[in-house]
Amino acid sequence: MDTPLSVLKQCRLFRDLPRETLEREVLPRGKPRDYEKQAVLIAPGDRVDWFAVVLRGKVQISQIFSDGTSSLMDALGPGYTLGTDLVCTRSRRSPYYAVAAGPLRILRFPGTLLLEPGELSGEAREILWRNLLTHLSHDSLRKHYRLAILARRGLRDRVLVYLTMQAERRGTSTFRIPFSREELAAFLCVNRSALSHELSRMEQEGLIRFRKNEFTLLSAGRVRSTWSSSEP
Amino acid sequence: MDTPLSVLKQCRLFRDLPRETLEREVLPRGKPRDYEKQAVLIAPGDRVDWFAVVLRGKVQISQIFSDGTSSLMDALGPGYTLGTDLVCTRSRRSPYYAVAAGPLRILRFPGTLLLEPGELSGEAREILWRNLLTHLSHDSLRKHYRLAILARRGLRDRVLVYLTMQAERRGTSTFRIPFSREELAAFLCVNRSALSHELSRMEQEGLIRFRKNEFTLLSAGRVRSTWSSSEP
DNA sequence: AAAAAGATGTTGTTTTAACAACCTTTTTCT
DNA sequence: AGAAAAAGGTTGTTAAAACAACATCTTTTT
Repeated sequence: MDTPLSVLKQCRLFRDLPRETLEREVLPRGKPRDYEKQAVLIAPGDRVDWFAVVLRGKVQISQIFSDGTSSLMDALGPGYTLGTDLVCTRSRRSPYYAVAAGPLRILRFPGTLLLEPGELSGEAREILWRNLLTHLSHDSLRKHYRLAILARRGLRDRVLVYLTMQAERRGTSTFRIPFSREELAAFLCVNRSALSHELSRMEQEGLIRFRKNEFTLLSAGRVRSTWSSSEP
Repeated sequence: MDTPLSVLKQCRLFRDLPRETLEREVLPRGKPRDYEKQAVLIAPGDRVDWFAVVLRGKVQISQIFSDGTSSLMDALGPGYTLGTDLVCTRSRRSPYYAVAAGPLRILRFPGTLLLEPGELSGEAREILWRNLLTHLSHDSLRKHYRLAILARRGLRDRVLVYLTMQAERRGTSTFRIPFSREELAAFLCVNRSALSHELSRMEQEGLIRFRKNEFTLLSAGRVRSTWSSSEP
């Protein structure tokens, strides 16, 4: 079920495009590319004139600082798009790294497909245009959510905001998160062992339950309702 | 020099639109609105189907948490636009507050002006479309920068990243920041007095100089070059 | 100009989370 | 299956930042 076409149909960016357009005007312009674990797709300073859809594997967006520390900004699985933000800024250099988290396969398109309206037939263009808008603004909201997490001072608060967010997103209070402990720590910008410690304490206090990366939120009452989403 | 038209011409969203279009098709659709200090323009949960350009004053974007603490996300001065991200997500509820930081005047447009392509004549539509794309992606990058700040663990690091960023943006090592100490502390998500303390120490160590909100960066050598921008 | 309000800087104390070191469990590889 | 490696949890120590309380300087108001 993970043929390029089926992934594209799932993909927010190409949503509502008639299958015909997808097959005839979009797919042919995408070049599949494979990367090994740790391969660098985008480095800070790069000018990026392409975007891509993840077909298989995972891409990590991260920031690396002068002192060698780094921070995980995002993780993009199959169906997610990569580089659309950079293409749309036009000749702005990337502030981040994009690295393959493991064996990776993407479908890579020329940036002009988004920017040059002449490239697609009239109606498809309108649809793609709208999709791109919602896509970018959703991306912006995702960042807003992450900001809301990092804005919290306490470690426990960060964890709680994150888990609540996830629970709301999925619609269940039991869910698996897409991060290992180390990755979660990087995402929340906290120390890994401190995170483990805090999680244990929260379990003891009856706030949450967890095994590996499956979490259950037990604080039934106090769910905040500003979070909600429907990513692919 | 701050007539509505002159502000619109400065505004990234309407850049490159012929003055004629601006005067005949855009301006008439904008309704001026005035707000008093502390007035709430957008509250969390609101559905927003309009956007606006700030004509005079300042709008603060902030997040308020269940425990009463809040965090300043952004500050929008004259020429900045407000609500475009929310309009483009379409019927997604706002996750943030937008509050007048003082006496405020904005020009408010219906959201359809962005979303319904029929509303403008052909060429103007293309231009507006491109502007909107770059606008949204720049917004996304702005958030990315803020994330890069909050991802830093130490207080000094945050200050340094912020100041370096500003210096790069303006192109000088001496510049005024748009925040009071308290606002800056809120923006960096740190304690105000701790911030003051750190700033003093940094001045003693010869890293920076400052008076009120005019800062000079003295660490000549090590400027990172991933930051750059050109907001209005 | 005096008074009040507001913003900024200073100091000492307390809380918090980073860090290091180590142990246990799970996964991967041959 | 057994060894090796990776991931996750635990503990105590240390460093950093929050916090509170106060002092000083600025701006606004009357």
